[in-house]
Amino acid sequence: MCAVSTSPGGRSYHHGDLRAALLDAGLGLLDDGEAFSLRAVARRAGVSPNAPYRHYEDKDALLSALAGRGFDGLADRLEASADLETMARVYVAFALEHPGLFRLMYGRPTANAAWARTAEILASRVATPALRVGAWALVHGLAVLLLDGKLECTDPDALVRSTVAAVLTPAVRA
Amino acid sequence: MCAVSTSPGGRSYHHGDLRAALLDAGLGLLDDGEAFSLRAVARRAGVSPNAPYRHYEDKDALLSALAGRGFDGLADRLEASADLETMARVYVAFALEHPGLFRLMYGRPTANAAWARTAEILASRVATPALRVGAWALVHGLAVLLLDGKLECTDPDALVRSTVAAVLTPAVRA
DNA sequence: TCGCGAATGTATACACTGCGCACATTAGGA
DNA sequence: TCCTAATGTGCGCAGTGTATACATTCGCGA
Repeated sequence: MCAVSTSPGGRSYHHGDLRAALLDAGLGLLDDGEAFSLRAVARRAGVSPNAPYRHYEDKDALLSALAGRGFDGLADRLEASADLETMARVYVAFALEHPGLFRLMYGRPTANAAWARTAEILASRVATPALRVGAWALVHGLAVLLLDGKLECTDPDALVRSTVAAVLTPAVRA
Repeated sequence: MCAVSTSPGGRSYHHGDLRAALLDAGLGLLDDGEAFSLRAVARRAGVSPNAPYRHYEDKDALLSALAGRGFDGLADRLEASADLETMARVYVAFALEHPGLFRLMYGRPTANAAWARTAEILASRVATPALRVGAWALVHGLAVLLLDGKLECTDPDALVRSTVAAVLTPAVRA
């Protein structure tokens, strides 16, 4: 009782911007490799287990929002890349920096705007359709295999460079 | 009471070969796209929720066994493939036929024998290390992107062929 | 044939999850 | 100032993984 409503320091009944806080908390869980549960997200945000439902229909909706945010971040980085090799390195680096998020992004049937933007950027840098698919598959495959620990590798960045040089560059030139 | 123990028709207290039945049930769940839970596996095998623990340490152990079986099947098919293009098509076809199993196989930190065999077969068909990684990443990327619905595609097999032709063939020749 | 120990399944129980429903608290406009 | 909608909380249910105690049955030696 007597919780000060307008005070900035003390926790008041209403959070203020729980929607954003939930996204941050969710991202935190993913990046820390902890088990992702709605309750854990709520705990991180310092709120009751059911509070998230005021902002997201269900767990899946929160996950989709997180995936969207992830694609946005990835698209930003890709857009700032000068050439194909840089894009490849940035793509893989993103995956390795945010394994949980990256897996989430691709592990669900999403058709949101951020995803479309990412695909568009990827497509805009390669001429022919077959090469488009090939370049993307190559880089995505590298990222996924590295994430899953299927490639013994001490220097992922170097691996990306050499693979791109061995496979992608000759193909583009052909 | 009075359950006939040796009768083949009537269910007896002991299952007979629950270990194998659990694998089959698990594979069935994965292939049918149903939610995978130990209890669901037990239900499919017509056995109590905790019976599986007599044969597998925990859920993870069952999943690992299933993944191992999956890699065995994949390795068999790859081994029977004559050339690189065929291997690529077989790899992707396997993934599309058994989405749940394929995701399981790669979605866990496994180091079992079946996996090693698969990797060896993959490696044995390509000369240089960079090409090895590249070929595998390309094909794996195709499989994963197709599974995740990130490639609009009516004929996956044709997509694999054209991508291999556009990317892999020039690289091998170079 | 008997009987006993080991193997195998079952029953019960607990903590945790996603989520539906009723309720409490609060903010902001009339 | 009061009323209403927005936002959080509490409680409850079904389903999950798993530990523990118990029941049933098989196989083997006497």
